[in-house]
Amino acid sequence: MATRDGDIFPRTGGRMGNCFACQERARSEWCALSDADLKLIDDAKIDRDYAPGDVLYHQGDVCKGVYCIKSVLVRLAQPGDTIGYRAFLAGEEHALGAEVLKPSVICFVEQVVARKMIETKPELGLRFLKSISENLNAAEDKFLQSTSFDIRARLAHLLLVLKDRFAAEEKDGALQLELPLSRQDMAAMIGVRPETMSRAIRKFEDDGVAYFSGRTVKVPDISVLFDEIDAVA
Amino acid sequence: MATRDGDIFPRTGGRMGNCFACQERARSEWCALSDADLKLIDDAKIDRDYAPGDVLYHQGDVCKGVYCIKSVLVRLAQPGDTIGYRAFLAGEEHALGAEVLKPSVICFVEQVVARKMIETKPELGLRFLKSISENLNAAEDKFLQSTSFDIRARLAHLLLVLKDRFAAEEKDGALQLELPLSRQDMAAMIGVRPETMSRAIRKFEDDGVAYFSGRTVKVPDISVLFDEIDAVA
DNA sequence: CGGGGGTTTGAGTCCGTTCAAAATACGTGG
DNA sequence: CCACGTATTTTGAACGGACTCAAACCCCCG
Repeated sequence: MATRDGDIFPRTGGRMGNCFACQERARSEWCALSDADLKLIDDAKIDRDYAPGDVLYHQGDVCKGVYCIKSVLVRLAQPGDTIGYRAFLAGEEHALGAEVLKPSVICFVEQVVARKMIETKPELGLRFLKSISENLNAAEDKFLQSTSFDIRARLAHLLLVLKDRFAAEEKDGALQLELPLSRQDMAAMIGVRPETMSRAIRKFEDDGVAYFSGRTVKVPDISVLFDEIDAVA
Repeated sequence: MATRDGDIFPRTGGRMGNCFACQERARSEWCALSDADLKLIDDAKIDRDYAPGDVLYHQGDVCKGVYCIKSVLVRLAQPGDTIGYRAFLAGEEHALGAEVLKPSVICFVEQVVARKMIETKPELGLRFLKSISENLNAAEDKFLQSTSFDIRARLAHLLLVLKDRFAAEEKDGALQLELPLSRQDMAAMIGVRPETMSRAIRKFEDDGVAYFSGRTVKVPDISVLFDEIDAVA
């Protein structure tokens, strides 16, 4: 159940297709490549359909290359993301496993090809540098939060983060989210036990902050979420 | 007191000197550069002496370039490290401030030069990619620890990490560290209050795990530190 | 209709925090 | 070199929040 993203490289392809037609390419680091270079990746990549629960790689696995995600998400990964690249770059084993949460098409780019490409295309490396920088900032933020924010604030923050990707609806202050996450996934994301998450949700509902029903969340007034965070900070 | 490393770029120079003579260059990402490229950095860099407590940049500062450290350490940074590069790469403000803990010589490499260099030298980008990957792994590990390890285990882990850099002495199982950190710095590193750190240290001494005197730490048997971690995990 | 995982709820415990005060270390100026 | 003032560290007592353990509930699927 260790559904964690590791590191990766993006891809393209329309319906088990090619990188040129890939809807997600614009969002991915690979958009830095020229048509000629993209062709190399396109030829070398291996794409496959995945179902929820499928495992991309396990913790401790030797890193064989990087993955690019299309039409779905792995943990916090979204279409266009490349995962598995940390172990790839550091030349280490995967520190964490990656598991599929929703039906997805995921492309695999093998070590040698990926390395060659990144070594010869500075722009590609820069893209990864940028996105990994952002990940690092997020990770440090997460640590700071875990020590200085209480559960309410962390949950409020989580909802605000998830909003950007999963806001099913949004008008004036109100908000509706359609999450791909189970309760225990959410619990793991802010570093608490499932029971604790359950209780926190209960309190939010009692206080009218947010209402959870299955995997949809309704937030009457988004500004209240900010208040929850400010109340602690 | 927000002594946190941000991001940077390395430098060289013997005594306010040049990058070619820099003792730390081999340890830094910049070792990837050719002599010609290094000359460019050497000409463009600005080096300065810093005293403990000096501030390199504050949280929220606009990122103007990157720093390379010589002969000292900033937070967890050590000679040869480059800090400030995260904000630099992401094109954002510094998320955290950086403050000097020990007398240091630190070189500043300005935005334009650093960017040009990293854009044209894939090898340099790869070095940064690698080190930032390691930082990211460490950051995620830190978060995991904060949620699943108790204080004893976290402190034991911290000592093991610090050992690599600050082991003043080491023979058979025994260990002696000379740390550049105050108690509250250590407390901040594992995400607890100073009082809690103080108590944890006390317990370690009562149990004969480690003895703290000022900033030197004696560990009679290093394997006991591993046991402390295993006991929880 | 019977699993089985996920979620909720409850009671009790423990760990780290908070608040407050004393003790120690440190730096500065005399 | 000592004295003073300040910052850091230590200690104590009490509180609180999250965890643990355990049981009940729910929902989805077969």
